[in-house]
Amino acid sequence: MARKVDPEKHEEKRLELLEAAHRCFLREGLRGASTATICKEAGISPGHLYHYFSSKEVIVEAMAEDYLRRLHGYFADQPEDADTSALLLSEIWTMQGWSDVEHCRILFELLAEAGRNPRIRAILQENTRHVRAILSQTLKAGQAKGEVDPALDPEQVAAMLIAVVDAAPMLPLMVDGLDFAASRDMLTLMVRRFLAPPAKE
Amino acid sequence: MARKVDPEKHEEKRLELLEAAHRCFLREGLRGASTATICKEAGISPGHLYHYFSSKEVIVEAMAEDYLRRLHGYFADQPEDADTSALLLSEIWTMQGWSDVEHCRILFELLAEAGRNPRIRAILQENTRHVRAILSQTLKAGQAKGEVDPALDPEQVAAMLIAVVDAAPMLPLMVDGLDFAASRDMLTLMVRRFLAPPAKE
Amino acid sequence: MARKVDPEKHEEKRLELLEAAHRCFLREGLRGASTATICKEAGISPGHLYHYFSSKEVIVEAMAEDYLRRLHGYFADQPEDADTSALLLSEIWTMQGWSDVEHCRILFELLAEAGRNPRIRAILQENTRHVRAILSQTLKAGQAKGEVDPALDPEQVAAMLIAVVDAAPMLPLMVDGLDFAASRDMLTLMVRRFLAPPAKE
Amino acid sequence: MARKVDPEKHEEKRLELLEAAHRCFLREGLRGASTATICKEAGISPGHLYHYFSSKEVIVEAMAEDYLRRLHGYFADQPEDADTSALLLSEIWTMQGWSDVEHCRILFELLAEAGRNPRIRAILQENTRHVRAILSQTLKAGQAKGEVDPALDPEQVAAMLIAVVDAAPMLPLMVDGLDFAASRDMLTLMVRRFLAPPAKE
DNA sequence: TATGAATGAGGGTTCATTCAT
DNA sequence: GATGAATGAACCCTCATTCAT
Repeated sequence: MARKVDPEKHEEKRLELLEAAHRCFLREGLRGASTATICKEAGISPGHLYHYFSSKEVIVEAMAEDYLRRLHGYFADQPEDADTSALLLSEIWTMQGWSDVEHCRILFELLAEAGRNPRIRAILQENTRHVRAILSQTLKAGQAKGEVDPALDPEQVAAMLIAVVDAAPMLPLMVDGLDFAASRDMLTLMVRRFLAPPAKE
Repeated sequence: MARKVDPEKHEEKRLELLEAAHRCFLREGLRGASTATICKEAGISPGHLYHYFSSKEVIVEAMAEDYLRRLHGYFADQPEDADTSALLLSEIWTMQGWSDVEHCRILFELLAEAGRNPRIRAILQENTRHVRAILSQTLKAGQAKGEVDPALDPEQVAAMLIAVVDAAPMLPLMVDGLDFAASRDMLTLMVRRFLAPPAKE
Repeated sequence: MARKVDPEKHEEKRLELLEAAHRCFLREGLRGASTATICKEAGISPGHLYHYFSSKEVIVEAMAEDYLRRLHGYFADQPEDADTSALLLSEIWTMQGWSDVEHCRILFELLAEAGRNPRIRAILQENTRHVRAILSQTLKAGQAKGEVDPALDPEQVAAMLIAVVDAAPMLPLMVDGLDFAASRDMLTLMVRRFLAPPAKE
Repeated sequence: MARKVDPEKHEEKRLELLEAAHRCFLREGLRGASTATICKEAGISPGHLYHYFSSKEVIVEAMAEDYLRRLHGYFADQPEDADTSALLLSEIWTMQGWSDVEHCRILFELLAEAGRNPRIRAILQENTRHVRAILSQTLKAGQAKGEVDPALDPEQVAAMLIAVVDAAPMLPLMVDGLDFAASRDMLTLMVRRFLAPPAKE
């Protein structure tokens, strides 16, 4: 009689709901999207949402964690022999066009929220910490290989690179009809020139 | 007895209200800040706001326009003899610390909103168009002076620089305790190396 | 220094305002029309309205009185030799088409309001009393001339005729494209047959 | 366990709400009655109204439809052998006194509204179309039986009779202390004389 | 006389959340 | 697990009215 809750199925549904939430938040904003909308998007009843999340706040936080985790998955497991700059920008090089960048716009929602919500800021910083560790590792390897100016502080450069990469979704919003490939190439050029060891005299 | 309509006072009050709105939006978000809160911040009664703005939407739009106009005022009227990179980053060089960057966080609200609100996107793009014109002018002058790689397309570089500069407010949110001066110097270094004409062999 | 208020001009402006109010009330309803709207229609400032009327309620009441007075002016001063039925329906016979009936729709507003507002009901009844007196006079004259069935109670018939006449503005609302002249003729026929003394056998 | 959606209960509650709304609208007017008042009258919370109706406008429209449908129910299913005039006025003959006529005052609200709101006018006209069909049927039968002047156009007479019947609720508003039975009898006499075939000479 | 800035109560509506089923 | 009825606080906005000028 006592039907055990299948924890796997529960977790699976949870992730499904977070993705639905992500779509709604993109479409209508963190505040603008109602729990009712999210439920409709996910195909469940309004009350049932609370079997998975105790409040809307929790949904936002879980969505942020889930999204950021997935996003920085791109930085891990890169081919050993790749060019350092390309490695550092792998998140962008995995995308094919502005439409791939689209869902990253949620970052602006999170950044805006992080400015006033300590829990979201903590989530953002925790995630950034991970990514910085990975990037600074890559930078150090680059320095060892002589591809990166040894005078640069890897920790600080890593932080700046994250900001620069996360700025990419601004471009299609600010300028209509921008060429994706050209923008990506220019960004890569900028990073390469920045990191390159100064020419010896 | 002198019955002036006094449209100057009206305009003055309008700007005052927009600044109050800006503070509220920073504190609670574009949706989170209620018209009542804005009125309290500005010291007027809830109904009176609608003497100056026909809806909350209009307040957001006017605030965006007003804020962006003020922000890109920094790019105009720069000393003729300054270094090109510093000129291009003048917006950041006018700031003294992260606390000065604080109010720029409103950009994330606007970027998030621009993703789903065509009117806000139009305002953002119109403003960007202005700034791009100024920056590309500076870049062309730099190319003429031999300070900027002539192979770079000024238009495209300008767009990217705006994104990079606007990414700055991300840093204190993502990493706690970052040094402002060091970050600014590193950003300047990156831009300088990017723009510099390749060394001749 | 003490400029005397010209009472005539004051009264004139008052009537002008009442007509503006009538137009607004027709367009938007007694509650739907705001004092601001009325002021705009009349071309005065919102505060100035209160020099003429102490409240919106008073405007409605004054408008009702003014309108009803004007409306039943049609019943007075009719040619002595006219047919009794035509005399009784003179209000309708002065109109040329449904567009002339249009402004009578305000009656429905007043009837609705009279159902719950004793002051409006009193105004309506006072006006009806006048009209009834006139109509019952006409009826008695008709009975004397042998044109009206002497068995009918003039007082009661008068009341019913007012209701029937006031029902006319319903027709264009209820049925689209009704012919005005035909409707008027039919109404006249009904009243004539009703009033006619029964044929002697 | 049996999870019925139970649309019947939903519909039942809807009708209950419409009746509560009707009472409120009578008491305070279409605009004057607030959704909060309606909710209180119906014994539900302010927000819950919107489970059943998407806006106050919809409530007014649904109430109008519901009310008019119920009202003209009186015209259907009349005894075959009844007098034609009584049949045509059956709506009034089902009522026992002015207090029964009371709730018909909502018609004035609707007529006022119909003058400026096309949706309400459409509802009114659709309802009138039904009633006219029924009445003109009755009239034709009356003509066949020789009880109704064959020279009269049934369609046009039907429209006028509706207006005359709907004018009845004006009487108690316009004249205090009117006798219900006497008024009803006089109205019936008027209709009978109107419809009667002219006496042959 | 005349203006329009200013008030604050209240209107329609939304929404996160709870709970009986 | 799953539903959707139900709540009540809060939101944006309107409006009759007042008052300094």
